[in-house]
Amino acid sequence: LRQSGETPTKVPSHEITYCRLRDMILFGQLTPGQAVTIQGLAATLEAGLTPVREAIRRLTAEGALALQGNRRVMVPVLSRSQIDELAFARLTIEPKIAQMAATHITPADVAKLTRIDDEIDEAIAAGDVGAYLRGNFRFHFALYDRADAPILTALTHTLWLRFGPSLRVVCGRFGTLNLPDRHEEALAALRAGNAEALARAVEDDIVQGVDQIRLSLGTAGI
Amino acid sequence: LRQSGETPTKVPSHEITYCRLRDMILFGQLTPGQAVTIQGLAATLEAGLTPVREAIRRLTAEGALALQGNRRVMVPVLSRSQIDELAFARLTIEPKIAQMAATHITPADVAKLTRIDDEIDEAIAAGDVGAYLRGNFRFHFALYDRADAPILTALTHTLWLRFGPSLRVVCGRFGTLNLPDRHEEALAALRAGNAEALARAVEDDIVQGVDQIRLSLGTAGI
DNA sequence: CTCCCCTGCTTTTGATCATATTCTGGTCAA
DNA sequence: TTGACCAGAATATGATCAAAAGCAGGGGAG
Repeated sequence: LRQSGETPTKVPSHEITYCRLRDMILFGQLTPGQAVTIQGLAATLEAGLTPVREAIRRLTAEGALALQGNRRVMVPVLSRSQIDELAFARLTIEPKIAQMAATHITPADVAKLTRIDDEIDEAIAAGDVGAYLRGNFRFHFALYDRADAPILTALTHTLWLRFGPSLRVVCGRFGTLNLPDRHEEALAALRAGNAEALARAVEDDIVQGVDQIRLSLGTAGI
Repeated sequence: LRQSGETPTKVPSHEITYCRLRDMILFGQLTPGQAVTIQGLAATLEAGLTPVREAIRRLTAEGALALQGNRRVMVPVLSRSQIDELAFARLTIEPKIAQMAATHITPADVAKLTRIDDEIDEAIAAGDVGAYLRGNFRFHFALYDRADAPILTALTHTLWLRFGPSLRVVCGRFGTLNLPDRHEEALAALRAGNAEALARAVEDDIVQGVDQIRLSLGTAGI
């Protein structure tokens, strides 16, 4: 039932719930191995059980959550070999998308990306891990969206969803101060219209992120 | 409510519904562009509305279904560029998985794959398109499962889900008789323990499948 | 006079919720 | 230690509300 004062919601509740839960996984406080309950999320996100259930099914299909046999749901823990899988997939797909995007990019896009990069720098300076992760995400997908490659972009989305919680843990552990800003070379390549250089810049960015996780990971999963 | 005579189902209804709907998309009669309704599926699959809804959310997240803005659901229609995206993703990921699987494969696995390949040959001879697609799916994923690469395998799963309906249309249009059996060289590479040759065989198989769709597709989507 | 578009109603379908039922896991006592 | 019991959580259903699509009838233009 909708209260009379509420906004006439156009976007369905399960969609809102999905976005909020996804952001919790990507940038928020959900850590690998953490269990979530439908009723707990319904209380936290102020949604009904059905929308929460649907959001969980979507995120499970995307690999952001995992069912543990008995009908519990948790944020997956990445093993060493799974990190390698993710690294391989990201390194083969994302440079390709960036290359495709390079041909369609406009000066307005470059300006927008530059603005996002400035916000990232601010977040790093302020030591705000959440803002850094959010900006990093926006930077990459603002770029990828210009490739007009919905399928590859959706694939990349699921890769980030799998990667997010572990990256969050690593950044939260080591802080943002020693994070190099790898987006400058990408912006330079964009301004020069050099698709090859852009692909290499994205590749470097991924390698750096993956290495950071690999280093901070012992032999056990994160 | 469960009738007393029914089997004490251990696997939840939404899982069963998901599998059945997925098979309908991969091998069944759901064609690209076809609309599906929750209530219609609930009637067809003899399930409640909630399990059907959850299955739809999962398959939507996997790209096997798509929301058309107004809250209807349909099987997506692939554009030319989307087919290219799928081809790129499959060609970069699947040979890699096959290569990884090659190192773990056992003689028992080879025997199993040989048996599946025999069934595929029977399906081709009988002109049974559904059985051919089902066997082809089983062959590839029985192989990929040996790679112990759950993430890459899940990614490939979504790629097949996106590809399935179009492939089904093409095979249904042209029949199975002129389908070459590209699995023999894969089996030979497996018996020889040659990972490189296996990757090439898988690559050839994908190229052949994609080309078939590209040919049978004019300039419009399927 | 015929055809088309627009408007209103009817019907179908999706979204959400309350509730009943089943299952899991832990606890307590023998 | 082992068994039954219990609290909590997930599953599944049907009901209810809202929105979109389909349909029909009337008015206007040619």
